[in-house]
Amino acid sequence: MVFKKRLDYGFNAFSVSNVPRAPRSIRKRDRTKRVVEDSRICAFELLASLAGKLLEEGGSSASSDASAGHDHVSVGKDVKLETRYDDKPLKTECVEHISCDASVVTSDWNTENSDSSKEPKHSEDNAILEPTLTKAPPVCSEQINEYLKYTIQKCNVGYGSFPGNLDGCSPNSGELCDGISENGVKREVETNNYPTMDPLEVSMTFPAPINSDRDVKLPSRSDSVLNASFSRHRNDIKLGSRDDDDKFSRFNKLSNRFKVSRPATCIEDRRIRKLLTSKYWKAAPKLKDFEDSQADGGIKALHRKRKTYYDKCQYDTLYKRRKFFDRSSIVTSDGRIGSENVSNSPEKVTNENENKCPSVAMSHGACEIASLLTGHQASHKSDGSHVKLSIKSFRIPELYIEVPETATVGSLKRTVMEAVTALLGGRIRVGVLLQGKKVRDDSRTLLQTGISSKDDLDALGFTLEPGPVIAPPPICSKEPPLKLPCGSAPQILTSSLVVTPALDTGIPDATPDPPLLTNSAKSVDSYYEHVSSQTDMLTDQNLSESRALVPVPAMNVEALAVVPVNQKIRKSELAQRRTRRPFSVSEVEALVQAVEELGTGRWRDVKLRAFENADHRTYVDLKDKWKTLVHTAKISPQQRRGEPVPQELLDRVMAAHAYWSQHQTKQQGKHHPGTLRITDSEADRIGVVVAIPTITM
DNA sequence: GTTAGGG
DNA sequence: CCCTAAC
Repeated sequence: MVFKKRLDYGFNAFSVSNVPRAPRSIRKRDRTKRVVEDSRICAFELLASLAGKLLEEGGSSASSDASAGHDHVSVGKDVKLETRYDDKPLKTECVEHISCDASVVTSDWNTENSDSSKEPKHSEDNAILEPTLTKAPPVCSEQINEYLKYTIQKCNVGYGSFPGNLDGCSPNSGELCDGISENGVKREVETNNYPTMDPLEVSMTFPAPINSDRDVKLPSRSDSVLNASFSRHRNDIKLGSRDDDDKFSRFNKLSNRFKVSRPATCIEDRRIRKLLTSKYWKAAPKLKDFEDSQADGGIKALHRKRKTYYDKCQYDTLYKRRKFFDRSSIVTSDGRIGSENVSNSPEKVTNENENKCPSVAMSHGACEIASLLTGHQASHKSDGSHVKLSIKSFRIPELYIEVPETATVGSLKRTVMEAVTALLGGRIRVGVLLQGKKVRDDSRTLLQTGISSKDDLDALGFTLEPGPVIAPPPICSKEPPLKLPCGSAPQILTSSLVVTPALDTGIPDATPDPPLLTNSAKSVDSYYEHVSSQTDMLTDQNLSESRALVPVPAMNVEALAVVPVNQKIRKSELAQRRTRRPFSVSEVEALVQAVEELGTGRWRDVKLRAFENADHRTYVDLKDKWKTLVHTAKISPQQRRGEPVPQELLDRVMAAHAYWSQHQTKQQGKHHPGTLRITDSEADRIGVVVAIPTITM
């Protein structure tokens, strides 16, 4: 049972569009993969069975089958991953904890506590639902922890083949406790003392880690991240199996390597193809590829200076995200999730709480998040009639990650980071689930909504959803950056997205290894990039020209801050995309004139002749413009967009196109402008080899 | 570095 | 506009 829950909680909430997916073939191969897919459904059962086995076995984690029927995960590999990732302990943990916690918690509850009410939903949802928040489970016994661990492992295996770290899991148990009681929360906080934790992280961490006991090892951040993602994602993420280089490379290319396992297979495939296509992959198939890919994925920065790919990725990501969300929402309703933990003190909830969200100035969504955070604080401090919530985790969409065994830990970290980043990259908003149903009316008070300190907050869950496009505030460059000191965390956190923190923790850690990115400093950059990328996206969508102006949601910013490293690369690359500068009629005329004279195979000459002073018009641009002009001339005026091009020019375009199509560009000498005429060109076509001279008249 | 095309 | 393959 427990296990299942875990799965559910996994970050389903995020729909990371980016979840990279390994090629299907690969997936099949990897047991983890298999597990993931199949196991989702059965995950709970499997988990339960596994848990039972584990209990019986006592500790060997190794081969528990995550999915009874489906797959079994080979713990070994997964484990390996975990260990590898361990590099960074603390932060990752947070993430992991979160993810793990959530699931774990739930499971725990269910099983031990037998809270059918809360858990059931999860279990069904299992995999996916977004249990954004885990409730605080009442029990946090060591046993549970063990269970959790097992489950986690199993889950991981099954699902993503993640190796979930036991630790991470264990934390969960702690989380459960936390979630359950305020004390628990406190604990988390205390436990969270991890050195690095950012406020956000801390908040995230809450749930899990702490515990006791667990001491355990803090999984390296990266690990945690991975685990978290895995667990959350239902295991979409597949770590470890490294299959073919090619495949890897593909993944990388996928841009994101992340895939949302469910939803977007098709899309993902496409992406993957593209990614795969990229040179990079070809060049460095294996580990290198992987890394590169990550880099690429992040942005392809390395290879492509431009962000094109990056953008695409993001778009994809967004797209995917949306899908996830959609799903998740659905799921939610069904199963629900909830994971929020609520430790609620019995007080009444009122709008006030919402209002409290202090600082949230951002978007509405942001506010919600903040409130959540505040909830934590509140729980600690407690207020009279406030609903105290402790959010252990947010669900995020599944992240599907495949990494070759030969991949380096650093690459894995990067990959995870990218996935997370991708998720965060988009605008995120928090969704509130009550009894598995989305609470859409933001104006209602908590009491009105049925959320009161007296009530069972178990039914309350939070999800991260793709936010509507909000008018983003102008990018503030560096402000957001980031990371808050642990102590201050709460307040700061409030302002920042909850999710982010978790991500941050995970990400940064993950990234470090890779040479590509470095640290915090970069984080800022990455942040920027991120923003820019987003902006680009926005611009593209909106057709706005200037990127610089592109606003970025505060949330994003924060999130970005969190995600630093990979992003950086992206940004640089992304940022590069040139702003769109539609050709003016005069430019079109100059182009037409030049082409009439020079033909269509001498773009450099065209450039020199007609656009020598237009630095922003490259010969490639001119070639492309000609291409579009020809197309425009062929379509009906109704189908044309943008500034209308005089028909006269279009006629000339057609004439020149026809003419030059019949003649090799070579010969042309110079034509006097205007000399070329349709009739002439047509006449030429007929077969007569008309030399330029003829045209010239 | 250019061209030519696909995306 | 971007990205690539071919030259």
